[in-house]
Amino acid sequence: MSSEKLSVKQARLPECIGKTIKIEGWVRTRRDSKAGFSFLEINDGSCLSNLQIIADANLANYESQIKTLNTGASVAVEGLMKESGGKGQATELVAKSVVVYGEADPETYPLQKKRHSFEKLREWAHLRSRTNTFGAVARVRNCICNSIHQFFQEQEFLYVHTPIITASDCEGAGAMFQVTTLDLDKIAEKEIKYLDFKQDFFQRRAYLTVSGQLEGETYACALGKIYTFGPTFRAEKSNTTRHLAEFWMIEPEMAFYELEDNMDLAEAFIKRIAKDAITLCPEDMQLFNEHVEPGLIEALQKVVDSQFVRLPYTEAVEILTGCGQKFEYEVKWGSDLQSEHERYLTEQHFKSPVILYNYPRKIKPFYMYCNDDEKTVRGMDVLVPRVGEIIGGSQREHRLEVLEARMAEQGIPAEDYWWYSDLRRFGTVPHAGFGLGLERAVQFITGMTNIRDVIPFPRFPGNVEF
RNA sequence: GCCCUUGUAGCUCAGUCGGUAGAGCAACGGACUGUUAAUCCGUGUGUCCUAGGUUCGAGCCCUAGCGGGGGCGCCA
Repeated sequence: MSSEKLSVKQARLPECIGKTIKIEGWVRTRRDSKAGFSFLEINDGSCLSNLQIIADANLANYESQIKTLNTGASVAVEGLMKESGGKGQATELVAKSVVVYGEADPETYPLQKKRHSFEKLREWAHLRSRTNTFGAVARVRNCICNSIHQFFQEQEFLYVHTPIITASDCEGAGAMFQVTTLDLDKIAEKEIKYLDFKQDFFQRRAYLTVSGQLEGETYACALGKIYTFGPTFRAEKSNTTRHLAEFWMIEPEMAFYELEDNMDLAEAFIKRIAKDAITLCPEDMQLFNEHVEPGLIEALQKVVDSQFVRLPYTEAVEILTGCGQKFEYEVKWGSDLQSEHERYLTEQHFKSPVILYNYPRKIKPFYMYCNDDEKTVRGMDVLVPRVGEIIGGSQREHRLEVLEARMAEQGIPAEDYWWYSDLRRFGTVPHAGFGLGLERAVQFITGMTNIRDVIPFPRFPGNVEF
């Protein structure tokens, strides 16, 4: 009598044969047979594949509605699941009723039954989730997020929510968006030259966070192992395939961890994400493997099975200066490596993920632990082929006097970080952590080349539509 | 911010030497078919990004602007 409501994913399984079911979704394509019925392919996002519907001409609304269903129309179909009479699918649904929720006029509906370029689909960000590739990206992104939580939860990390609005304005992570409730129109009208932030909401300047690390450290230095997972904002006018103004970042922070432990964790973490995507999203990953990045799955499997190369910065410089490769930028000890250098190391020299560590202290932020050589700090970057830097982290400086000296060295006002220094003042412990850009991880796993295509609604300079 | 590249039909693109715009796909109509990016036949489609300029004449050449894409820097 009453039919069981199933997803397309469930209905495609042979064990559904014989059941009376209901599915709801969107028409991907319709093929008419003059023998007196139509094939409808329905997708509901539960998986990449569609469910084939047999809609017989004797259905009440066959001529009036079903025969004019087009790509994008929404329907509910009830009927009997049968073994498919055709090739390409195990099951099909023989409709007893087809209810049309909404039509999609083919003259005005932008999506067609054909391939669209990613560039074009960015103009229709509200509809691109209805395409095969963006559906697959969404499912794999979800899988990655789930893996991240599982990975940390299994190891007794606490999920901590660090603030999105912050007052720290020089964490060394770049330009920030200012948060204010001041009436900018009124200020412009009055031509006020100097703003009194005492009048602002927080009675001082406030910003959107560029990192939850400093706050994360306070919880790690009480609860042991924690991680954050939230939105992050950078106001740099970056115009590349791997930068966003708003992105999601995962930042684990661990008390009693040193650099080596940090590297071990980062390596296991990347491997876990890759392994889960391959095993839990085989159909979606196959799409990327065939249509987006040939050889992707094999390459990821190699990453899972490999041991990451761990290379001190100084040795990296030696390799780069001695390799005979011509670079646009000169490599010399003491300056930051350019992305062309990083890519050479991970893509050509080692052909494997590489963890670079022990960077010159002059080019790294004040909070990184200073080595005894007085020249380097215990920072690390994980580089992967195609994407470049996917993780940046360090062992933190936990010696108060060294930290204060570093702040002074870099011209950072220690008084603004009084609470951060307190962690070193009271019961200080060695600790370490890193940040992983979620979207870069999604790029790495899916092979999608533009970061704007792995987040539902990308924010970048000049773009906040949708 | 810098550099390169691109803008022509709903989509992807062609357009020669500067001479007044075309193909495939989609859509629509028909035929055919347990089909599956179905197939076959037929039909329609334009602010050639915008504004100037050169020219008898500009999709094409020049200038400026706007939009898209890519590279670099900043980083995750």
